[in-house]
Amino acid sequence: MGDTGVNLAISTVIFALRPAPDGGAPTLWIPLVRRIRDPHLGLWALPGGPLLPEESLAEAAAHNLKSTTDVEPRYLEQLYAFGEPDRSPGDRVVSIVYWALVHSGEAEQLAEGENVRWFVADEVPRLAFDHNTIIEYALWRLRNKMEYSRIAHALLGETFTLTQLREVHEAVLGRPLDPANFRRQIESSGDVVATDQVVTGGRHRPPRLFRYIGSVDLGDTGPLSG
Amino acid sequence: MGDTGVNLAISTVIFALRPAPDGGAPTLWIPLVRRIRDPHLGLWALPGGPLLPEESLAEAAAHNLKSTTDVEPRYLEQLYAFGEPDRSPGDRVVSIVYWALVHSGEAEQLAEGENVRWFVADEVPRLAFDHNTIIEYALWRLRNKMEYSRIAHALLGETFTLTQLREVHEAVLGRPLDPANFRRQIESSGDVVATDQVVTGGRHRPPRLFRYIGSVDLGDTGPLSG
DNA sequence: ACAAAAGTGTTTTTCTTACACCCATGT
DNA sequence: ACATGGGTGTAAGAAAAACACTTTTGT
Repeated sequence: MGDTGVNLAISTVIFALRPAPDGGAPTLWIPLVRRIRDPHLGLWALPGGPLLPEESLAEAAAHNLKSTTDVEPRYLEQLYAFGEPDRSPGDRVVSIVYWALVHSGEAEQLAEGENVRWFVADEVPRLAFDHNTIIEYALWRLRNKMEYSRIAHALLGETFTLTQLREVHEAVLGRPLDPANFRRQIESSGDVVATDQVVTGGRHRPPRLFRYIGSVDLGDTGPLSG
Repeated sequence: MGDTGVNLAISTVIFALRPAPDGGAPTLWIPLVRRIRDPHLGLWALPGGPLLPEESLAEAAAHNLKSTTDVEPRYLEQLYAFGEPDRSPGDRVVSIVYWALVHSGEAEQLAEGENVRWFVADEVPRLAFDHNTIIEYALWRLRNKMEYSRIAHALLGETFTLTQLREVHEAVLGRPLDPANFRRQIESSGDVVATDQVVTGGRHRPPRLFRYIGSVDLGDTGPLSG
């Protein structure tokens, strides 16, 4: 038992918001790690690792995310199980892939080096295995989910202005949104509540800070614990 | 290599449309198989099996679906990977679960017996493992997907009347739909085209037959082959 | 005073829903 | 003729989009 000739691995696509390369508007970034063994030695790849016997799939994703890139996820959701027979040369690997959102703050903690580096989400180089496909799919899922759920929260701090929230949506969706209509949609959703604080310092009317209502859940638990 | 102490299995939730138990309107049914070994000997469970080294995940799902219940899927999509450490007593099993739609005709071919039986989708008994949770999630996904994709097709024959198509939607969603508005939505979607045939025999105006436009793809290939 | 972003109001358009009504067939 | 479901028309209501306008700050 236990040996079916198939290896099981867990990988994670991690998203964070950081300034664009030219210092401009916030953009989506992804950390990748360099392969230090064959196959695909030297190529960039998604962080990942094995599934330990005592941990759940989501725990495994959180662990290896922490150990390889040292960030804590604010949101974590299963993406897909990839298992084409030829996706890893000379070996049979089924990868259960998660995707995660981390805080802008966390994103800074990740020490870049020879073997870990941030990439703009839709400008990644050729990656090991089928990881380009996986990232494309994760991006599609993120953009989709952004339109009907409150995950944008996970990319921001505890409080935020509605302009910041809109910029997150714009960065993820890749298109500008009408500030007036966006404001109304968010306010009427009831997901968000105004604090009594404003942000001064900008050379214009100080924007109000908002916070999300309800529990700050770690992520989509999927079919479990409905 | 290959032995991580974790077993990998593939299971499938199969949906078909059949008359309600009282002979009434079409309803969703699911075939289940009886456990013939421990754990959970004697309980009903989802059909499933191991992943063979040469086959893809979807192929594995299609194979064991064919071998255990002898039906061919018209639609096949990955549902979720279930991997809680305690979901199988005394063993560590990760199940990659697919869901499938089969033709009403196919559904008849399945010979029921001591070890295979059809159940009304939302009236299944207590099942082995976490299979009740899995079926609930599959139902949720099916109902969701029905609202924005053309999967209803897979439960019908090549041609169909708009009333038949509406009845599929009603059976899956569990609520009545306005025939007039449903017709307009479908017709304006462009997914469907009228044939030059009508169905005679009913004691009323003969309804026109329609057919889906475009390729009758086997299913959602997921992230692959965008 | 002026620029710039925050925030409000109003109109237009588009999609959904409800429901009245006519059509074609078998009995 | 009439019952029955097929099929069309239309108007009310809700939601989304477009855009003009007012407010409050820093310089």
